Amino acid sequence: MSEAIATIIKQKFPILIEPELLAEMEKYCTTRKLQAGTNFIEIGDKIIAMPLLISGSLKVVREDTEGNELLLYYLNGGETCATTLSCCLNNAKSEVRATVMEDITAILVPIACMDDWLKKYSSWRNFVMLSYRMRFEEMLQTIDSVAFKKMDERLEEYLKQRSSEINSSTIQGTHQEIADDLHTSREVVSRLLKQLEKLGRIKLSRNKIEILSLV
DNA sequence: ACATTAATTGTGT
DNA sequence: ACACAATTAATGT
Repeated sequence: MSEAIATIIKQKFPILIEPELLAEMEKYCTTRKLQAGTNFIEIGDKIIAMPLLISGSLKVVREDTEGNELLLYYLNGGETCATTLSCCLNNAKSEVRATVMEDITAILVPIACMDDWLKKYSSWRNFVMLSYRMRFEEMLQTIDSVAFKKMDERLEEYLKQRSSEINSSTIQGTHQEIADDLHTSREVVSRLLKQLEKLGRIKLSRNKIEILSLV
């Protein structure tokens, strides 16, 4: 039924190279599938494994005391969740919620393997560090954008980022969802999108935005 | 094919 | 931010 884990890893996480590592993954890791709309990780969950996302997408959010969601980032195939990684390394409970946006397949690395592999395999170390670094830099960008940019610029950045993440110029979803991600009102998003459409830079239709020429 | 309805999007205040 | 209009997609007949 299911393909060998090592084969999938080679395709989606080519950074992991030691044959011994792949053999151990084959032995200890499991695969997991979840369908859109379900929660992969809930706030407060005890982390027992670290997910390597093969396909599909996840939305990772934090929640404030009033229950408002704050978007941290989207996760796509070939990526892993840096926040969960950090939880794994100090045996903590999850700080975040991860909701499945598109049906996912993930490989689960048991938390018990983490320490061991960090010692034994340099490519695993590199992978972990790289995941951290990339996510950290992305978050710095987000902070910049929240602090210094107006909503129209933030929206453009958001669109660009989403499209490059999923490798497609078409973004699925409603204006309301975008507004939630950006913490603004749906009307503001609709109006700004309309402006961009008038400029010929995007094309709007229901539940769908096509990006034509964002710089 | 048509009518009905619900969800999404557009716009004026 | 709110209220309402217009449009679109989905569904039943």
